[in-house]
Amino acid sequence: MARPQDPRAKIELLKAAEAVFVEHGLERARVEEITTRAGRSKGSFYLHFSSKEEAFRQIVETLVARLGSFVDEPPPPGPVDLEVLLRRQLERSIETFEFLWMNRGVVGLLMSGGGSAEFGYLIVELEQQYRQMIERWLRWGMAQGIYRNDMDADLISLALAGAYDSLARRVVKETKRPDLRGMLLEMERFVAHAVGTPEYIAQFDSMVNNLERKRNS
Amino acid sequence: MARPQDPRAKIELLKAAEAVFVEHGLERARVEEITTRAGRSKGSFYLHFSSKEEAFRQIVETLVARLGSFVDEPPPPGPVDLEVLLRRQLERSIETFEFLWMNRGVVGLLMSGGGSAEFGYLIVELEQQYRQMIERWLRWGMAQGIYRNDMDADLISLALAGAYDSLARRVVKETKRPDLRGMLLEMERFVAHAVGTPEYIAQFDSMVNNLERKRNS
DNA sequence: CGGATAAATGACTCAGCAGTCAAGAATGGC
DNA sequence: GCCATTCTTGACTGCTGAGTCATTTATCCG
Repeated sequence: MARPQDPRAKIELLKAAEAVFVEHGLERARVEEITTRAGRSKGSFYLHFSSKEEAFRQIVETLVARLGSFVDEPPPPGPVDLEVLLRRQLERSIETFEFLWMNRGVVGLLMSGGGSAEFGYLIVELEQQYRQMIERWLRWGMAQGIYRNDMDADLISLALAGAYDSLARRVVKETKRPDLRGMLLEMERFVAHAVGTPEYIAQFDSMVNNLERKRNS
Repeated sequence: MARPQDPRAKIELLKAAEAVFVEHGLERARVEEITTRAGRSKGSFYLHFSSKEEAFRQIVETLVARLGSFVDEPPPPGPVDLEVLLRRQLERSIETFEFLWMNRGVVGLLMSGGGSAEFGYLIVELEQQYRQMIERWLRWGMAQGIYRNDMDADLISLALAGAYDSLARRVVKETKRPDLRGMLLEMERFVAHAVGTPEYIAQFDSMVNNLERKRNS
């Protein structure tokens, strides 16, 4: 063997590719611009990816897979400490949005369809995953008696998923890191009122007070 | 003058263009496919549009303008008949979704970003318009004392707009016309619980009962 | 009917760009 | 130092498809 390949090559190409894809979208992105930005020749691109689309797929699939790992299932039915649960949910949603924020370039691209119809299914499936997770939480809360029982869980889960979706869209367009915790706490409040029984809503408010008291000490 | 131009030409081209754009998106759509479907020559396209993009713009701008006409402002502050208002809002939202349904091809295309970044701003602006309308309704309801006063109107309007947005996305993908009235009534219920005071929620439920009683007679 | 005028056609031009590959550069082993 | 080997390069090929325009076709009018 001779001339070992530059180990930074692929990483640098992926980084440059991400930037160019975010800037122009998949179709308009030119391979030559990617390689130029990575300080390499055009041919080097094809040493690591069989096509422009494959590079895109690698970037996007990695991201989507990691986003999928943020779904959080409801506990089995039965008595639970709601305050612990609320804190966990809030933290989990903050983590998720922090991740979205850190990857706002590609996420924004995907959310605005920059990845051509060929890859649109990835977001659609992801959104569906989140919607289904929300639906399971709803059914869980209805069974627990803390959520209203007269809801169409399918439709309401769609509405809630859409609410978070639009928040994600906004966050991802921001130039300065927004107050994610503040936003997401307000969203929890919104959800609690939208789907909770009057008793749960009262409990929710006191739990939030507790949470904030502990936090400020 | 001689040889008057075929008056159906432009209309047929637009119809064909719409179909091809919906099928492939703006970038992947081929002018020749459009003209073939319209049963005309490639050159005829350029007698009516200066470019592929212009045809797309005509289709999309018309649609977006008409969608913009569905925004409905809250009344001036003061006493109102909430039941009349509720009925009006429900009917207006049904009209809107009926329109989305009828134009589901292009709407779906736009919502999934098929119109390239160049035209994405049209949807973004439209969504913003709807969000702002919702925000004005929220502030109106808060001033009227029928909505909770502890809400971040900006954030909650974003959430509600997102909820309707995701419903629109679903409707537009459907193959059979869904029960729009049923869905939208459930959405009204969702909104009432999410943002209403306990008193308003109670009133809302009785108004809905009235509405449904009258409807079934 | 036949000349004038304007619409319609589709073969052609040309630019852009993905992907290739022969030539050249770098490295390891001896 | 020199050869074998593998990596790297970028000029080149080929294709796709937008937009053009000389030619053909249809209509009007005297």
